[in-house]
Amino acid sequence: MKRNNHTKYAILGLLATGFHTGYNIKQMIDNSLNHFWKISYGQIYPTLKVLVEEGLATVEDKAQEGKPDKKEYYLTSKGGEALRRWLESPLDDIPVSKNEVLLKLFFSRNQTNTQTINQLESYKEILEERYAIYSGIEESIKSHDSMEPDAKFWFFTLDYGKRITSAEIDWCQHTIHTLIQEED
Amino acid sequence: MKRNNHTKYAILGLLATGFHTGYNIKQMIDNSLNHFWKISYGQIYPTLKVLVEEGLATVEDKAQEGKPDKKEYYLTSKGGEALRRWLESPLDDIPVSKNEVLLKLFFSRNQTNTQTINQLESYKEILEERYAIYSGIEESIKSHDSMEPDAKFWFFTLDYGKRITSAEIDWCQHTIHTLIQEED
DNA sequence: TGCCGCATGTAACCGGTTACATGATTCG
DNA sequence: CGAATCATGTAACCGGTTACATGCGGCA
Repeated sequence: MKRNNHTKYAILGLLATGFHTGYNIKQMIDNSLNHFWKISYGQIYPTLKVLVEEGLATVEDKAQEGKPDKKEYYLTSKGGEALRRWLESPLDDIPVSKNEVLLKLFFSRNQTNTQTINQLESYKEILEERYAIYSGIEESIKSHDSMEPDAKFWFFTLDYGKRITSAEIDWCQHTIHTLIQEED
Repeated sequence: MKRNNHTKYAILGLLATGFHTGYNIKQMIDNSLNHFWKISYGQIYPTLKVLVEEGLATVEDKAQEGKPDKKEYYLTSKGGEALRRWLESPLDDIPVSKNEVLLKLFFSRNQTNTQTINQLESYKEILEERYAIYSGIEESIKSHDSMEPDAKFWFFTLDYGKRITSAEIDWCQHTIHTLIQEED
């Protein structure tokens, strides 16, 4: 087991939460972990295979009527332990999140203020859309999954997304304002 | 040229800012772009080579006294144009920044509240250190590079770092508080 | 003598995405 | 009939890191 293999634990966690097929796991990540994690089939299926090989999960073939067959994966007790050990383990060094907007801004002496302002405006739009999406997910969990014992933690992560996005929007606004004032 | 090759433009931008060797570029990134970009020698040297091959930069061998020889790279006008074209170009889809803390929090039903609180406390410490570092860099630019025409933009990126980090700290505090209240 | 700073470079590896292949069923 | 949803899987590729190699000069 490598230090960095968070993706493996994301899958372990989703198995524990009650998602048992590769397809389901992918859906859940796209819908609910989308703001801080993503994953492709190219990793899910091979990882599930490895999980079984390592004894952290089991597979069952399930035939379905009206739908293609599927494979259901279930955590073993060893898998549950592995998940809990990872949860307890101290945080890795947090990787730098590369930010294209900041990179461009850093070099913006090489373009006009108007161009820089336009970039920031379009970034602000993206952020506002994102904020609306988080609010939407929040509402949908409130109305559909409020009984879900995990829901509490899902809200914490959404709150994070909303707070950070909102701080980014404020920064955009402030920076645009500063640049406009200079143009006079 | 690929769509995603921001790293190439980071180097182009630093050549324009006045850093002319691979070693210098690495230093600058480690000191000043560290909060939103990083890069290893394993990419810098090969990329500089490619830049020359594409006619975006030129090389000169420079012998030095008391120091090893070095290679100085300079932007060509074609390189300057490429940089400006990239600056103007619309933002790519912003990649999801994977967040180990949120991933663990998302699955925290599988551990005790106390353990979750501890994780958040240690994350908060990391964030507070980070905030102090940003403030430090800001002060050092104020006292050493305030005449630098790029400085204005450097401050914008640092302001971003401080605002987002501060929002993260607030979120930590709030989430910890919520979890503590539940324990009663 | 050994370490640090300066300076350049590469091969192996790794995590992850993309593009593709396959195929069933349902619905308009 | 075609599109969408369900469902599984892989090979090629790509951006990036890590570990290593090399070597000079100054300093403790």
